[in-house]
Amino acid sequence: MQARTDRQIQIIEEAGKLLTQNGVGGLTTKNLAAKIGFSESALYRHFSSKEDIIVSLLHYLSESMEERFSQLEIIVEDPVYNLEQLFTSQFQFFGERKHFVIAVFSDGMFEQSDRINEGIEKVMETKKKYLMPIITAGKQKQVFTNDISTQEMMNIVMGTVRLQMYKWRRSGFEFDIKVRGNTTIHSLLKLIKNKI
Amino acid sequence: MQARTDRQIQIIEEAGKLLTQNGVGGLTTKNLAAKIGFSESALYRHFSSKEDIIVSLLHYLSESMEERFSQLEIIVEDPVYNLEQLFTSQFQFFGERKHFVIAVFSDGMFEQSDRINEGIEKVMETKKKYLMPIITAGKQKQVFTNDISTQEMMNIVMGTVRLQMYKWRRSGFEFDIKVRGNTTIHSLLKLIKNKI
DNA sequence: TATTTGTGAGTGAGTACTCACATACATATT
DNA sequence: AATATGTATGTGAGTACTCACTCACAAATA
Repeated sequence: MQARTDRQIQIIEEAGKLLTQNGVGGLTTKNLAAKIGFSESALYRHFSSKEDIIVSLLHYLSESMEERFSQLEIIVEDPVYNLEQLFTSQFQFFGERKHFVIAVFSDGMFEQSDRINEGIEKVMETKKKYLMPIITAGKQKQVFTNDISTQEMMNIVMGTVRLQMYKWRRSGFEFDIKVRGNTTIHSLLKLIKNKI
Repeated sequence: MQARTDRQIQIIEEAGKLLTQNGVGGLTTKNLAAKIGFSESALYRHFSSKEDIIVSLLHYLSESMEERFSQLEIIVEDPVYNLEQLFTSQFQFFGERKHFVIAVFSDGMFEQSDRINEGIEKVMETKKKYLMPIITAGKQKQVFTNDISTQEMMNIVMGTVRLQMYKWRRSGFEFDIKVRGNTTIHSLLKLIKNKI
């Protein structure tokens, strides 16, 4: 957790909104300053560069997710419950912070910067970090099928949810991600749960 | 199928390479002209605008995919075979044309242009058009499970493959997408196939 | 008073795109 | 066979504009 001023957080939030609303091309120093309501040069009192703003945005996102996930109550005996919890928490998070959804899909946009790519990587890693043990435990307890590897199951679960989020954004956040996401999670569970 | 000159196709191909190698920011008229080996202004002898180049790229991609898919031999009785065929064909296609992978993920990059967004939509629709009947038939024939809806199964299959492609690109095309993709498809099949 | 936070006017570099003009080549006319 | 015309394809120099970023200076705050 880095110390961030209120102003910095405000800038990060507005940067996220610009990204989500207008894509990469929409995130310019001019637009961002206008959104905050001050001059372009004022931006540089709070961040040293535009790259710095994006990197901070991504770190802020990872940290916020981490914070949420770490508060989840994990019941070792109930992998199904844990998985539901994890994704409910995630859908809740992005439901409240739609303007950060784009960051999850922003790979390839800022190809040139290693720091940005690492930031994106970190967001994915955070999610993986909490999902992995749930799936491993579920397979060990034979609640989830052992027909496919942990890695494959991770891909299927993450890929499916990712596509769902992607479609949500494409629709202009028209539907309720918590409802639709919940349905998706249950479909996934039907497939990965061991038949008795 | 639109008539396209050799030069136009060359420009489209190079545009795809620039996109995949350097991201959206890398696709400039200057870079593109340099790749072809002629002047920037020459670009405008073949396309009316940069937007036009991107739109054409996306249409070209849809058409090429459509062409491949339409040649697939569909055996109504064997949904498993059909699904394997479809994705083998897709992995083959992108394996040979890595530089078009980015286009599949380029949503949100060119937020501003409706024509570009429609182009992206069309690429996804093309895939959906061939996948849907296979899944529907599979469920009807009770080869695939009826525990979850067709829509959900589509999401799971497409989302998983999509993530696989995404990771492939992130890795810098390090692994063989045909091999890894094949494994993924078989994991998916294990999950969606009805247990007997 | 010292520090933080803001500003207006600027910078050079880069953007997509245009324009007058040049060249090559096929076809039509003399 | 020689000449004229049309068309496709290229160029170099320039357009107006936007980009991220800087800096000397001012106001607010501690």
